[in-house]
Amino acid sequence: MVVFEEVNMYIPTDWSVNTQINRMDKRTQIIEAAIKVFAQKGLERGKIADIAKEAGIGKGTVYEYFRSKEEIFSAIEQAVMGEMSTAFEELFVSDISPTEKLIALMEESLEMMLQMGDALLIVTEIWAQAARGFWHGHSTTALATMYDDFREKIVAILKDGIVCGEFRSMSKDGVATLLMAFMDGLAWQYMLMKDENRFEKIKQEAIRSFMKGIEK
Amino acid sequence: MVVFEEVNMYIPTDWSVNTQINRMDKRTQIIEAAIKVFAQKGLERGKIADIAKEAGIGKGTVYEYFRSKEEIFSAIEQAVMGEMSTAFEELFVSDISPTEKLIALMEESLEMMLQMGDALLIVTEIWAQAARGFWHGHSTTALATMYDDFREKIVAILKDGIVCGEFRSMSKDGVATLLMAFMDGLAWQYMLMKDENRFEKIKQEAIRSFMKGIEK
Amino acid sequence: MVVFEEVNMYIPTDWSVNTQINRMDKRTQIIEAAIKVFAQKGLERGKIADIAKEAGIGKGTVYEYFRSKEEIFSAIEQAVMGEMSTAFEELFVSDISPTEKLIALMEESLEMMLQMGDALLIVTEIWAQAARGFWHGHSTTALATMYDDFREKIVAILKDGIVCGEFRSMSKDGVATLLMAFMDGLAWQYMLMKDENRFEKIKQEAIRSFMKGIEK
Amino acid sequence: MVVFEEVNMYIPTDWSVNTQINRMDKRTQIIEAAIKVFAQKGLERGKIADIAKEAGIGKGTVYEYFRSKEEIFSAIEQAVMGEMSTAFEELFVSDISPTEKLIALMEESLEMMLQMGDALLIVTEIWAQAARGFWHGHSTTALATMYDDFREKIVAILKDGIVCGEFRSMSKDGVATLLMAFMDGLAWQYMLMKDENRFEKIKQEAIRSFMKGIEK
DNA sequence: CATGAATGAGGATTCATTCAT
DNA sequence: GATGAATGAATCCTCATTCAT
Repeated sequence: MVVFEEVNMYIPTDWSVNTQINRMDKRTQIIEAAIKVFAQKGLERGKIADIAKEAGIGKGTVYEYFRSKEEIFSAIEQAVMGEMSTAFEELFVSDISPTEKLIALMEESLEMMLQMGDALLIVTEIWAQAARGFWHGHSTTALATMYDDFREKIVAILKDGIVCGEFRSMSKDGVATLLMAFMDGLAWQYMLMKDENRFEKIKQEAIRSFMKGIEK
Repeated sequence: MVVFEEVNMYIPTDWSVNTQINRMDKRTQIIEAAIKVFAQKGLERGKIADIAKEAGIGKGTVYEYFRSKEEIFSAIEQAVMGEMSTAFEELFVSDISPTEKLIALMEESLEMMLQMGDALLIVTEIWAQAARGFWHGHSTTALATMYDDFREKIVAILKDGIVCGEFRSMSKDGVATLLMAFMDGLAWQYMLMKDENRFEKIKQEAIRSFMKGIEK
Repeated sequence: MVVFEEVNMYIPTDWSVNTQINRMDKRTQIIEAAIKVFAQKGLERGKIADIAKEAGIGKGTVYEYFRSKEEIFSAIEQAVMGEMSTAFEELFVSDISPTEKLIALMEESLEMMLQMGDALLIVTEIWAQAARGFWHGHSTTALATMYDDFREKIVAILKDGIVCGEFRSMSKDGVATLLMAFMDGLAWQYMLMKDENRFEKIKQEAIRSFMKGIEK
Repeated sequence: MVVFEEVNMYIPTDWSVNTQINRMDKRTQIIEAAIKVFAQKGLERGKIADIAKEAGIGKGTVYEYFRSKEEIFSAIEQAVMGEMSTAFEELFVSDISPTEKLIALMEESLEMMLQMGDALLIVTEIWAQAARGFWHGHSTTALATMYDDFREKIVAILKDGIVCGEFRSMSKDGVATLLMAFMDGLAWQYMLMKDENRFEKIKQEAIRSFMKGIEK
């Protein structure tokens, strides 16, 4: 019987690892609950109590895993940034032409943002705080750094593209920024439109226009 | 007749006009203070007391002009949207070529956003609330409506451009959305870089790329 | 023409009297407005602004006639007590039999209370404050004094009645208190019933029972 | 079987029962503190902070047990009405003569009111609000209903008394109302005199007079 | 570790009162 | 005298955080 087997499943004696895993599991659980709550109510109006309830745990337990509400914000930011970074990591190193790379990059980004859905609103809010210099120094840097990293990688692709004659000569910094702006902006447009079919079309046209704008 | 003239020269103590002006003055004064405070601290952390102090008035006075904090949010939203609308109104009807119109539109938008500076952060936050459906129905509509209006006007310009052979054939809805996404996105990029010189270059490149992307 | 005559009406040169009269008129006007407002909203929830609007004057003007809100309470109390006192004054000295006097007293009291309607609720509230010793010393005394005066007069009537053989021997203080209790209590019953016809019948039976209770 | 017994002796950590009891305990504790405070300062001037201090708990804790100040009012009203209802319940069904029943009723009521002391002032105030239609519908009904129930029961006693020849023929509704008026009114008189000895005498005379008023 | 009852700092809002016009 | 805009003390209520169990 499956139940029996489950009960008798091997339990590793190295509790420290297990515990660590459980800790991370619950952290993730809480972060996911937090994202859900914050997306619905906003950063300030989303209560710790809501998060606890959403995660199916006690209010106090949240504080076993996070020192404060701000730390949850921070964790969400990290999580989102981490997810984004790793998602593109392989793309940047893949062995395809600059044009294909850029298109893949845009499609993937937009796909990701589309899947993030409401959560995007939190990111926006957290970043607004960051931009406001709320978390003086620390987080602002994190965000800016990620953006800079990202931009550098795009610049590299653009450079390759120019070298191999796929792209016209251009201000690489400008176009890289433009690309990022274009993705952020489209995400916003989607937020205010919520029409996946229409957005799909727009996305295609947008990518086409952008690529035409930099082609040789 | 002197007497008659005198009578007609007499300005009645009809303070209503003056008062109305004063009322609007103070409303504006408060809104400006609110924008300053909210931009600095965020929508939720910006206290009414802060606004009052910033405006150099008493806490209670704020409530003489606004029923609640939310009404202040609303007023800011209205003010910003109004400003934007009127700013572009004349542009849309001006008698220049589609290409010039689009370039002017982008330059003006970005210029305006640049000038809005911190206030942009509030708008973002207010709109995030709207997008979140916080102000169920009301504000969401206002924002969506403005965006739709805007998009329609851009679509019209694109149409003209295609007709007179300046632009390539395209999905006008898609490109219009792209344009707006560019502008929103660039505003964000600016928020996170705060480097006017660099932004100026980026702006130029962005406009060039965009126009190239839709040229025939 | 009437209008003309009005305009040319004689205006007494003794302004002090006129002014005094006007002052008292406006005081009365404000008190009446206050009674209306307080009856509707309660003592604490009835705002000075409401009173001013009800009286058709400016908020500040109220303070030309009353030093504070509490003074308005006080004035209302005085007014009601005064009205009651004078109403009974003549009754107590009229030349009718003790039995008739008592009946007249009860009927008149109840009639008066019935006519006071909602205003009775204010009196209740003001007296509750008094009973609570809110206006330390001052008003509590006024109320207690009036009650004592009233009781004394009833005791006198009862005494007369016993002497001339109309009433049985009794604890006059007890019965006097009972009489007053009975009137207060009936007023409350009316408040909770608001049915004048039914109340009329109840009143008759109540008076009959009471009189039977003290007859020889 | 010992083991079996042991197993059955085990008391599960089902705190729900205990907790429920504790919750009600603290609710009661808060209500009692509230009565004390409100009696002293009045419904509006009695602050939540006062209640918390009086109950020896934190301000926020009050809100763990009551959603708002109004809910506390409501709870007090319910508590008082409940206490009254149950107190008389047995009396109405006891197996004594109508005359004795009525006397017992009056004595018990007055005794109860005397013991309620200051709390009576709150009840008055809450009922004044109810009478004023402040709590539109809901509470007004509760009070009126209780009064009607009460009156009906008195009417039944009077009916019995008439049938068995103890009471004279009368308007039962009128006399029942009179009885209740007596009790309310006497309570008020007590509030304003605070002299237990004197009140005791008055009470006796009041009951005597009332009974004489309805005897055959 | 988990929990949720308890807490009080903090902030929106109200309204009696003042005072310049 | 009359007015109502301005004021800030006062108060209800929320919610992040703590801590005893």
